[in-house]
Amino acid sequence: MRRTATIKDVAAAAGVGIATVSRVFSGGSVSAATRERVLAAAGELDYRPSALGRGLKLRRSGGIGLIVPDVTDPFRAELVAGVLACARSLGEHVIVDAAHGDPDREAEIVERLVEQRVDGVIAVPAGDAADWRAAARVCSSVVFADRVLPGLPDVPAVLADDAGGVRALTEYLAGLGHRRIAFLGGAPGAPAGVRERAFRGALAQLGIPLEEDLVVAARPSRDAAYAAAAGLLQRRADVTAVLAAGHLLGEAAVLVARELDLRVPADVSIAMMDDVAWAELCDPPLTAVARSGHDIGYRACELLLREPARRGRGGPVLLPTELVVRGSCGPLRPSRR
Amino acid sequence: MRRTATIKDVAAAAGVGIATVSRVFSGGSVSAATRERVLAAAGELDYRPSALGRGLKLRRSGGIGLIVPDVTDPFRAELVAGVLACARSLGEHVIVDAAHGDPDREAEIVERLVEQRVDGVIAVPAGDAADWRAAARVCSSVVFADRVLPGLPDVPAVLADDAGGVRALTEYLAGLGHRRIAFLGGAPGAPAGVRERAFRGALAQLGIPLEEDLVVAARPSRDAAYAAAAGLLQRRADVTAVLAAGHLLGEAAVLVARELDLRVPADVSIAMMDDVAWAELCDPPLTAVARSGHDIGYRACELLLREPARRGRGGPVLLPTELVVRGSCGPLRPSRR
DNA sequence: AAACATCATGGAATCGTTTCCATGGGAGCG
DNA sequence: CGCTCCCATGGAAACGATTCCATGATGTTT
Repeated sequence: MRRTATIKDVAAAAGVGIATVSRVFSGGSVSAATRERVLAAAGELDYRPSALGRGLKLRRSGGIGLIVPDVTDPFRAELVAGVLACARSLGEHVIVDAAHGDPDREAEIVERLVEQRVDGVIAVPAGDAADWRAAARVCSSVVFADRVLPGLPDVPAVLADDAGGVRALTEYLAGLGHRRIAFLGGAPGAPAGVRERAFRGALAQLGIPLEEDLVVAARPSRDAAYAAAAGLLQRRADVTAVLAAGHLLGEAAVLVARELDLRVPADVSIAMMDDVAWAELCDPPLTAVARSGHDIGYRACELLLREPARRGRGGPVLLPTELVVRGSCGPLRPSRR
Repeated sequence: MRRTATIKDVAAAAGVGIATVSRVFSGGSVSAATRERVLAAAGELDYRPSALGRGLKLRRSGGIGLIVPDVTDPFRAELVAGVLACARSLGEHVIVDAAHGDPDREAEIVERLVEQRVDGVIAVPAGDAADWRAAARVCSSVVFADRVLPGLPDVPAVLADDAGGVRALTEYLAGLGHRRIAFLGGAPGAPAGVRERAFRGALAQLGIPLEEDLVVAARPSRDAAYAAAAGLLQRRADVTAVLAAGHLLGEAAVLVARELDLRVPADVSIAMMDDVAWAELCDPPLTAVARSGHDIGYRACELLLREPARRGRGGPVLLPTELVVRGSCGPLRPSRR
């Protein structure tokens, strides 16, 4: 088989100039008869315009980059799906890569995306603010999703209202009578700090004294989460409710409770951030705060491609969260463990 | 800020020809001193070679396309992760898109990837064999993953040994004494037929008569799965074990059993294909057949980029599955529902 | 010392598009 | 009938890289 046909081949086959063929495919004004002939020739030759040639000339590739920590995380997968949906509707393709929480790898991915001359980058940033500062300088445009970096206030971002979600959850647990509520949270220094701060704030507002050793941190891995949960529930048998700051932590709490033969919610109430699919399958089903990964991704992509002007104005876009009450939280019981 | 620097700018800044700069960046032979000067100039100008220019000249983009039905499906997400891991190690980027089971959308995505001049395509094909036949003709190279299309035997593919998994599961259930085993399967005509055939084959080999109305089909959606499971368990109260052909169907079986107040495994044993994360969180944890989405993706990518010669030789690559026994299946009890 | 092999280097063509500009023809208008 | 205006069309110059080929300068061998 011959090499793939080019615009020149089509022009020759249709007996027209290449400029005319180009016009046919990129929407210039061409007489109906000519257009017909060109399309026929193109069909005959199986011609597809080369995005490389076009991209070179136009100095943009018509694609965007998407960097997430991990595509297998259900919430991040939803976010990816949201970006894909929006990008597709705007005719752009998406180059996806996973940084696995490693700032170096993240920087390398950005480097690659810049070489690809993507029209923009959406990222759930992992690490280094300095790297991103450099990236933002060289890269056309960046939008953060689901997470921001402390040092970079002016990068546009789309976030869920995590603080609101944590607050709602805390108030809900307090409303059930719980006082010794544990917070199973993200890594100490990390941006997850938003949730922890919200928890502390909510308790303060409710007039519930905070016991420091009921706030435990874990790196975002199954093992670390399990260890943190196990440590907490063994150390403090008097805890009556656990608020997990993410679905990995919620999972850990459920498993540890089961391991320790604690009944949920009779012995301990469990609730978590992130309403992932298994929350409903759990026994009992888990109360959780839902935030739409799909919406975050979609909105971030819109912000990037559709509203370049509005980007970054007025701080990050905040998307609502919703408390989904299921069976894993119960009222405080007088007689306990 | 000026427009992004090109190779010409760097050449001028370093006082060398553009050919030399090109050699520095794509590994030609350059004297140490000159290389130094060029790199310095490049650093000064924040120069990144343009993949568009290079791609145009080299007639390949250095990227591959990946088409899956849905990135939010945990198994498919793993597959995506596998492809990303392999592609990264080979220095290629990955354009991901989701076809949502729609052959038209799939064809459109392929079209786009061809325009992007990707070096190859990995697909979990949804539909139309004819479309893929056309695609395979025009597209450099295609590898199917996790699924094949009946009409296209010579497209290279990487699959899990689903048949083996189903067989193992069937034998396991039969070994526990079950005779009225239901098969909750994929759409009637669809490629999921592999699993159903394996189920029928295993029963036959075990000498267990098959009752046709214990084999039910459902489209791959939560609602359809739930409806199918509910229909089955209500219609046939004498079923003692359910083999779900996928995690959505397993999920449905669990929910329906709970809804009908059936104890698992005392009243009914449940097992499924796909060892997704929640299988372990379920109460009781679900027995399942594990297959590694990551491996399938990784292997497919290797096949595509690394072993163009071996592609398609000797039929599809089959990856092993593993029966993970948990608590959701028990021995047949004499007195039942 | 002369001839030759080796090597770093630059020039120029090329990859497949888009788009500016010039050209020519037809239609509309005075 | 002649002028203008418009529209379809083709030529040619970018866009940013790679790479063949020629050239001049080294270093090596007899």
